[in-house]
Amino acid sequence: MGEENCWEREVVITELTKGRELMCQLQKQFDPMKQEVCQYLSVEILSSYDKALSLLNGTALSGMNKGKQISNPAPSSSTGKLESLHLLADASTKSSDRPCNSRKRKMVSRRTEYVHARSGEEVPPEDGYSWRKYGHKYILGAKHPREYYRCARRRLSSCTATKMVQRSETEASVFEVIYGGSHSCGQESKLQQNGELVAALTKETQCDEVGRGGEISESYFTEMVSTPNTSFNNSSTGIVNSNSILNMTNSDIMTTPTSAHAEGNSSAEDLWTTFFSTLK
DNA sequence: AGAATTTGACCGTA
DNA sequence: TACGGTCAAATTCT
Repeated sequence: MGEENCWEREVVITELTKGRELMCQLQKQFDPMKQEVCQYLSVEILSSYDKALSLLNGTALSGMNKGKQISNPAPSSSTGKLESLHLLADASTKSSDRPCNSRKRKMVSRRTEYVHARSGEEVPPEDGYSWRKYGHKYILGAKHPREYYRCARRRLSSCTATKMVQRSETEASVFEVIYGGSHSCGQESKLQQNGELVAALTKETQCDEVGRGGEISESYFTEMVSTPNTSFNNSSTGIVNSNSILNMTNSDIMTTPTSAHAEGNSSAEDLWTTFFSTLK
């Protein structure tokens, strides 16, 4: 457990560091002519924050509320993506003697995310993994059907990751995505991969530095942002993601005032410094 | 033809 | 016994 906390802490610090670097890049890129770059950076920043927050939530949960489901944060239109951790009852003690491929309802730890659909679209934003739909059901009392997905690499590597997607009752543009199991297939979220690319690039160009060295090629970002769905065709498995990655709108992701780039730079930096000093 | 999706049935849990 | 998660055959897509 302690080891796991240590690992989670490292991931949190990594994600927050990445978010900070990306925010610095965003400040530099903020220019009406560079909207796509800003959009891409915003998605990455939010992704980092979400991961960090979910880990923090999970840590808090394991410390004080283990075995109980914490209440979901209400879907908010002011956030592109809200996330909470659910640790449903650990049923390993109840049913460990059953065959793993039975139809028995699996009681694995679950994580719920609330995601905003791109305006006008009927699907939640891509999470970067390859999923295969295996079921679709109308749930009692729900207006919208629930869709069941499992990892597209399940056959190849016995990956147990699943997810259920259901449109929010209250906000049509919000989807509740419940993740179950974990990716044992080695598949890495494409969003995460993109983030790592950016992290690698930004490593060379520390955000405090000024000048050409601190800029990431705009054409590179444009390509990343505008890459069509098929670019995620997995050559080894032949799997093609059906949804678009990075398909959030500016209104979805630019949820915090961008005035920070104009007037709040120093206070934002101070905030980060304070935050990191508390973590380390 | 093979992959992906749909959909009705099955079955475990509450 | 109803509900909901999963299976698998049928259908559609590429």
